[in-house]
Amino acid sequence: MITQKMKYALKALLTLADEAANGRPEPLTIEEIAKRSGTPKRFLEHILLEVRNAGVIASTRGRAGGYSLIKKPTDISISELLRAIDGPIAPLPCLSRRAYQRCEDCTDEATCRIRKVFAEVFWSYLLIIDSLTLEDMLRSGEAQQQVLGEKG
Amino acid sequence: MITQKMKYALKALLTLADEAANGRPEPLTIEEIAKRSGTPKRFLEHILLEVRNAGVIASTRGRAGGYSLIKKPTDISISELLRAIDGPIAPLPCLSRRAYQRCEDCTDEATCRIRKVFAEVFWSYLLIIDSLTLEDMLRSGEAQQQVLGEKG
DNA sequence: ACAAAGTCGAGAATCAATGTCGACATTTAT
DNA sequence: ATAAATGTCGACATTGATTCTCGACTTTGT
Repeated sequence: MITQKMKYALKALLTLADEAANGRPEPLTIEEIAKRSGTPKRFLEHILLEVRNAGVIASTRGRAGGYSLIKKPTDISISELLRAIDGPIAPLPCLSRRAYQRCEDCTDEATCRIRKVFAEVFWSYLLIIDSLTLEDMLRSGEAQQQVLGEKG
Repeated sequence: MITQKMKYALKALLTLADEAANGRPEPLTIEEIAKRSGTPKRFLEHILLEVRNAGVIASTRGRAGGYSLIKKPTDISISELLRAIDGPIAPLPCLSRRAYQRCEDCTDEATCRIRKVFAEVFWSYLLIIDSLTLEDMLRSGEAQQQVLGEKG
């Protein structure tokens, strides 16, 4: 299960992408994003900071400030966002490349059958999800997308 | 990430399968399984009950009692075990068949772009993991499997 | 009867998820 | 210069899940 936080992050990005698609270059305020995406404002603050740290959006401070996309939707990877918001994707800590962690009680990774079989599943899974971008989400709603339909 | 509980369940099943492969029909006691798989005994009690409720193993009570496999490894689905031990596999509650739950704040599932895109990922993922059985784990350790290598 | 086993509900300890809050920093308009 | 509108940040609260442990009970073979 992806977390609520991740859903909020995606909804925020969709809101920003929709705005950009309508040709508006001005940043959206946290409040506006919260309103349109149905996200608790004070929680969204923290989420947007994390998304910004992931390099996907930029913030402008002060009056007329807010957030805006700084990448094309085709260059915004869903799996990267998942890693940034929810943490490692791997089914086992010993299978994560960036967040590798030896299993506490493991004596030999090379012969661990649990690891071996989940490694294969994981590779196939990565092929699917690593190719997914925000653009795929934008296109998937064509002809009837509406942000309100994503309040959950 | 799969839970520690799931890892313990898999290690217990591997222990039982290895024993059966060696042609021993007697059930293994919780204590013996715990020892061989490196699982806390009192925790394992609860785990084995859940695995039993999933229909994969059977228990014998009283003296000389214990647990034994009641299915062939080829018929023991890893994804079913995951669902029994860790709960729904779906990335969103609204995508789970058996544990379907409407997202709290969702106004229209049909137009939700988050749902739509994760549904596609999920279907592909299911194809991979639904075909996986305990037998795949047994075979994956051929020529050098050892339970000790799976203490984590 | 006794001992060796599984069964079951309660609960402790820790950690993650989901927020809220107050104080502060930055920028722009007037 | 000041005020107002904004983002930033750390601390905290609440709730639920995870990972166990424990004690009491039940079942069965000898």
